[in-house]
Amino acid sequence: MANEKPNYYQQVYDVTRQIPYGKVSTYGAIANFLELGSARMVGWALNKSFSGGDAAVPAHRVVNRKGELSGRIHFPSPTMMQQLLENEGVIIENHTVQNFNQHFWDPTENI
DNA sequence: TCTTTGACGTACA
DNA sequence: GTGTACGCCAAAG
Repeated sequence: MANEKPNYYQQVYDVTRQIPYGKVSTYGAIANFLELGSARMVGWALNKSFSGGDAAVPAHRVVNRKGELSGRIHFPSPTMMQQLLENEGVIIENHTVQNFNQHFWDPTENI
């Protein structure tokens, strides 16, 4: 049988994939947009995306409410997330996104 | 089957 | 302004 995956996982992947280059989003914003009710679900879904690898999900563009790269520890290399963001023009300092408000991308604005 | 943890966020003291 | 506690829902042990 085909893998019956929860829809919300796919939705999280889709929303995360829609994040434009040089932009970042937050777990709370995505959770609120998908009405998951919990930002943790977004993190769980993204965590699975690494193993699942169903789609190239730019999880490095998703940060917490504080703009901190809380998920960097789940990456192959903790510095990889920062390197990717800096490569996109996002300033990272102390594992935190500078000018976060400027780089913040809201899914509701895209939809 | 039950318990604990988990890429967060908000509320209250 | 800072620190602690709780809530959300799901998955792995």
